[in-house]
Amino acid sequence: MQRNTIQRSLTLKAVQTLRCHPTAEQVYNAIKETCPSISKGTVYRNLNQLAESGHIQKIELTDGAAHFDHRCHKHYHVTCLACGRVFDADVALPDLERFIQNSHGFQFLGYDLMFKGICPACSASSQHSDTTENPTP
Amino acid sequence: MQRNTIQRSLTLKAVQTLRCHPTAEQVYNAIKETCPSISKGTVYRNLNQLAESGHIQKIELTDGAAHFDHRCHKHYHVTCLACGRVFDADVALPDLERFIQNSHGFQFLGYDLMFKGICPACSASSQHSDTTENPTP
DNA sequence: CTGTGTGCAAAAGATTTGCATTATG
DNA sequence: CATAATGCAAATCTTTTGCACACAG
Repeated sequence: MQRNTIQRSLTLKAVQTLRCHPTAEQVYNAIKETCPSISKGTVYRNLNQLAESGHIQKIELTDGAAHFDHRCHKHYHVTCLACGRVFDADVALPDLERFIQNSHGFQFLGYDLMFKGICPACSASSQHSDTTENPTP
Repeated sequence: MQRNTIQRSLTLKAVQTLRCHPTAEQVYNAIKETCPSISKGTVYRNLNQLAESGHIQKIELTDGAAHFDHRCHKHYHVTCLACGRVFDADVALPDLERFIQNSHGFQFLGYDLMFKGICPACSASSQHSDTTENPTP
């Protein structure tokens, strides 16, 4: 059975209050400020478990680290090719799953969609940015 | 200037003849059979360079290793959540880029789309498969 | 010849895991 | 008090990189 630990609720709260689609590393650093004894392994375990249970959403990009999102309703993301940050893409899209129903004997369960581009901040500076802030695109 | 080396053409040929969206590891193993002296670093360098020059396509939206595809026309993929293999998803989709033009000051350059599900082989066996074959879904 | 590409091994980065210990229910 | 979760460190997995040498143009 699943237990409520301080570490788990801190992990969830960190993803919810950091509004920037943080990586595990960023979540870890945020929690360390109030709970310096937390370990990175615990953060990873809790992030995965929270994603599994549907409390948060895991955004995987193979290229670099995974990001985590506290918004669980259906929406899409866009990543900046310059700074690597992930933003919400506020667009209405057709339901792609209906395009692939019943084809090839494959049991379809969903899809990942990630738009790519250059965020306003990077466009303005025309150079790579390593900041961890989250300006609105 | 770019040079034609045996290793580079072997890398391209391996992606083209392995019809299974191989990972770098699989490409490396395939080449080693005819060219045992090739190194993994060279395979990675060549795969990235071939993807950069548009000869092959790098597929990154999976957890785990990147896959490479010799088909360069616009099409989509589906990955099996059980065995991790990547297949072509033969579907016609609306052009998603038109949904996101000019929003938020973000300069959109494209998108990655990956369907997820369970392939016929894994559905049949109801268990994890580690094979590197590529049965038609 | 010039400098790009290779092979090797080490390094880097993200994530997982084994294990003894802690603390939740 | 049973056992899920933690902290720590080591291990794993994928990919990149530094460097001396080889070879394509």
